[in-house]
Amino acid sequence: MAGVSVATVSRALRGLDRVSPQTRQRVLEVAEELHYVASPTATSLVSGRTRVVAVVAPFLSRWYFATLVSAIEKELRAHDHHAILFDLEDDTYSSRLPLTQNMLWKRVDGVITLDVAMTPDEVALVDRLGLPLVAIGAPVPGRTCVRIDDHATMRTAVEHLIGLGHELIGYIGDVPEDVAHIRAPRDRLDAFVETMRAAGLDVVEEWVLGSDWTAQSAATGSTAVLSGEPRPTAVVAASDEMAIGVRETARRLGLRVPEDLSIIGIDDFVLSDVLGLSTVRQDVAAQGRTAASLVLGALGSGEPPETDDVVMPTRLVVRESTGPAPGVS
Amino acid sequence: MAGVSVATVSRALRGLDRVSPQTRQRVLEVAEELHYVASPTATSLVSGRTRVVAVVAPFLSRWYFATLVSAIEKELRAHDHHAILFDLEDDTYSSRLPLTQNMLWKRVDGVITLDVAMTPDEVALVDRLGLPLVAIGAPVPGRTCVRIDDHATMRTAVEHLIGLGHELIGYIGDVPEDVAHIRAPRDRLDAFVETMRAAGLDVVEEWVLGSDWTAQSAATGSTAVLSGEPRPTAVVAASDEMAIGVRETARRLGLRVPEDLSIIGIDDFVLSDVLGLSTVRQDVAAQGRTAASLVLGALGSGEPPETDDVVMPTRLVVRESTGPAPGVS
DNA sequence: CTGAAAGCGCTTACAG
DNA sequence: CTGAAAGCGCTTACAG
Repeated sequence: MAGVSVATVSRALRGLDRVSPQTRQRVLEVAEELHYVASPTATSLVSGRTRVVAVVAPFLSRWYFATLVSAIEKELRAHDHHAILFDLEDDTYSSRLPLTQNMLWKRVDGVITLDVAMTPDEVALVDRLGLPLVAIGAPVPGRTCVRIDDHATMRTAVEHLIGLGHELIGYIGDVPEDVAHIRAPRDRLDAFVETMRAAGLDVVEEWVLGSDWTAQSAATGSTAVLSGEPRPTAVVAASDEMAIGVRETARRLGLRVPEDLSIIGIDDFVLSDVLGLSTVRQDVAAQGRTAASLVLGALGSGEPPETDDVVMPTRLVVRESTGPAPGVS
Repeated sequence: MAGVSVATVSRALRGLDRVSPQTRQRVLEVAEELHYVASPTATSLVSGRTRVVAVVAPFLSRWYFATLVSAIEKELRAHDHHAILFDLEDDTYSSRLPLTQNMLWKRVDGVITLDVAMTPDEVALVDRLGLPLVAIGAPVPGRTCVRIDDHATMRTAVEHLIGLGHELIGYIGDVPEDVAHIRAPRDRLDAFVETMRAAGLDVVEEWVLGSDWTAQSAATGSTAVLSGEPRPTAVVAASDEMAIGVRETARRLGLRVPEDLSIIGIDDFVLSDVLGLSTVRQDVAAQGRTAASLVLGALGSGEPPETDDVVMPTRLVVRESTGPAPGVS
């Protein structure tokens, strides 16, 4: 319609040089009029690039993951890429769906994993396909990981309580061995234990509680300990959502927070601020953006992302749920 | 490698007939060995189908949207389709990014909108591209919408409070005119007003509060009303997240829930159960699945989805945040 | 039952 | 500066 060849149209539309201004102008006008947009599938077939990045997560509906996905999608789109989603949630909490070749092959240019512990087979698959991969949260062997320092973060939380005079401190967020695919909260539990010991405090085994990391399970799981005698004067939860569950149990049992029980979590969940929950804040969206730029960088340069982990800072946010231990002024 | 033509490979792998069992067997084995998977971009180019559905949302990180996305992704993947995400969130709450042709053209086979009020231009675009579209929440003119009956849902909530003897009832969840793109919560507010009037109760204008539908804004926004005199004995929130904000403000002001103040929301948000919040429950995941099957059905049949709305049921869930009005036994 | 050829809609050397 | 031709990796009639 513009009276030129398809090759010229291609060059004009993509802004390559070696096209006369008049021709370009004409092509642009006709394209506009016809609502012409080049077919991305045809473009992909010749370029070998899809401009799509796979975002792989064990859950999608939980706050942490949804926040990551949102941040990643925006960063990608700002650079003319798209996010395709893979929710690996399975019927049972202790297993997840595998990542397969036909999710990735010729479908995406790169992969971002959200706190998923990849199996060796999966890592081999991604390697074989030559896809750049950046992990968030749970590291993937040999790949760059954007994460927080779980150990230091937990230490900050525990030391805050110790600084307030607490000596009887419970913990919630232990996870059974078999759910290794979700996250390795070992670091957090280890840090709890170490920090307690370093301060000369006992870790009471019955006060270290398991949970599937939901508020619900934390509420149920903490009932026995909080209604027992003796009971902890403070609880540290490995996530804010669990902290909220514990806080609710405390309320039900008639324990005042923080007078009778101090509670601190990790994350700075959406509701933590309104609820006045003390926490150690991590910037989840920033982790998503960083991971997205790293894969974008790898796609641009052809080099895999630098292999060093990117460790993002966390910081203590003291709100109303923590206070001096009973008897300490 | 299997000693046959590419045409035969194509037929064998896709399970078409007119291939001898031996040949098929051989092709399958070699494919397995080579980790061969057909390139989806090449397949798309000839079929004109991408097996990808666009999921368009005004936010991604909020619970309602994340839950929908998760459900949609699973339903799509169960039928060998994929979800590509478009988060239309803009810098300001009262605007959003537009849907453009290059998000959709030859990139997706269908569209699911999550509570986005499409502009006429956007509807025209989707029409021009011939894409089946199913809306969730906010309807799109002329297209099937999966939703709840906002009016009846709100009526259920208000009548629950009235049944408990409440007469002084506040409302939170009004939205300024200019944020029309997010949701039309008009129905809910209208239903509130109508139900109150039908029961012969006054709607106190100062008790109808605006909010951006976050817990935070509800907590802040309800402070004045709850500390005023007279004050409502019950508040109905257009969403559970706002109800949680109100509940927190009540707690801070020393009002007991439900003795001094009853609170009910709508949704049955993840935390509502743990927090003991009365609500009118909607099944968000089911709406996502339904919308996904509708577009899948349209893609399979070539027919656009039936144009009647699918109205999903909601039901009252009474928990601890609502009780008899003060002075009523 | 199987293969050769055309074509899906682009981009990229290669000529001119 | 512009066009004709080849090719990306498949699928689909059409022969045989």
